[in-house]
Amino acid sequence: MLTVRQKQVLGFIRGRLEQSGISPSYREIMAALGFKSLSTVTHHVRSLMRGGYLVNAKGYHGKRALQVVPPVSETSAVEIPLAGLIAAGRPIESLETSETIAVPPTLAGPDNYALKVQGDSMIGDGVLDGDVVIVRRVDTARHREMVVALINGEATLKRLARENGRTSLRPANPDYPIIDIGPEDDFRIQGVAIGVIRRY
Amino acid sequence: MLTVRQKQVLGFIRGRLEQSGISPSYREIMAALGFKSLSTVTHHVRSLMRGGYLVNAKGYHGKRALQVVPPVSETSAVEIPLAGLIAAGRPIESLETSETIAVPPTLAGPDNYALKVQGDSMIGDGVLDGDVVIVRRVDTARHREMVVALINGEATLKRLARENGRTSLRPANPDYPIIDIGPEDDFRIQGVAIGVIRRY
DNA sequence: ACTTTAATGTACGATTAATGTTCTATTTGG
DNA sequence: CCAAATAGAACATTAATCGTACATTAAAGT
Repeated sequence: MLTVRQKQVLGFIRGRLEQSGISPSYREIMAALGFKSLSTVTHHVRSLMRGGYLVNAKGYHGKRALQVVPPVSETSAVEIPLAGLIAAGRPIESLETSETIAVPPTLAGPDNYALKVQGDSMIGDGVLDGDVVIVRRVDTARHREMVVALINGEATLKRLARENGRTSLRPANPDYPIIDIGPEDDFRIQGVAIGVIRRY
Repeated sequence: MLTVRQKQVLGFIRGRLEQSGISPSYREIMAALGFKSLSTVTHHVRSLMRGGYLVNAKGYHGKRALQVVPPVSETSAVEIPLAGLIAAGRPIESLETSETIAVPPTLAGPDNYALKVQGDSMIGDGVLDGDVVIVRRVDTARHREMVVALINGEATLKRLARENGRTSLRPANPDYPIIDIGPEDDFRIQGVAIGVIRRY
């Protein structure tokens, strides 16, 4: 990817931009990094531009107009991965790896991901077929929270119930059965639902 | 994109406005930044005006009337107004005027706004009390679309039904009545629901 | 209401300074 | 050796500057 020198140049430019908001001139870069020729700077800046790390906001001959292109991962902090489909009775079907979905900042977070719901097992709680649930990746949950759980290899979206020392998963649809968790079951919580987004 | 000098000039003007409320004269700017000619100030101010950062509140030849234009919606266009609360049987309760809510880009649009739902008249369609519905402001809708409608001054969120030449509003909750629209009713569609966002 | 005066913004042209670009040649490190 | 890195000088373009004369507005007198 980047050579050592390129990293230094990019780092210096980024620092200046963050500190003063003003892009350094080529001659300033030259002095800061101890070069003795402008073409050295030109060479590195051009390489960085070709690699997509820098752009000149004013185009050709634009002065003090270098802008650092934010890494793709930071492009928008309101994007979270769309991990796949979830439906009662099947493991989560993962989609193309790098798919993401934009969400309001209130639903964004480093440990959050989204799942598209198939089926109507939670229709009583207002989660319809085709809805997208926003899930925070945690491994514990409290009574009555809506969770994404993996039980004996099958993933489901249900409400967690803890009563009388017993744990069960309850759908919000009388057509589906309540799942009681026993000690012999392989049971893991993969996250809790923190939101729903629906498009008509 | 601003040049270094432009930033300085704009900064000085902004500072003076915030501090004393009255715009500095060109000669004051000249003195403050160490220029020896008015044309230098003229040049920079004109550039800033062309760039949309400054305006002269009194138009041409207006004196001490420079105004800094607030940065153009840096809060990105994914914010839409949160117009208020909607509940069956009451006009929309408007909130503080300038409140907004962030939504995914797919739900954003120049004619879109958000309403917070009170009540459970649409619970059968997965719209729960406290949900936020995203509405596109239009004045017509098709059969079975979920609409925000104003009937005789009362706002409701219902499904629109057009059958046999009759129009009615149908809740998704058997506890609520179907509203038939007659020719004597003052009926207006204020928008169609295009999405729902829920936070747990 | 009118004139006068001071303060202020505008116009045009020319010049200087700052900065990015190009070219060729040379050096350096694995 | 080869690719990356560097150097040096000349060149091109944009940003910034200056000086002066003129036009307009706001305030002060009368």
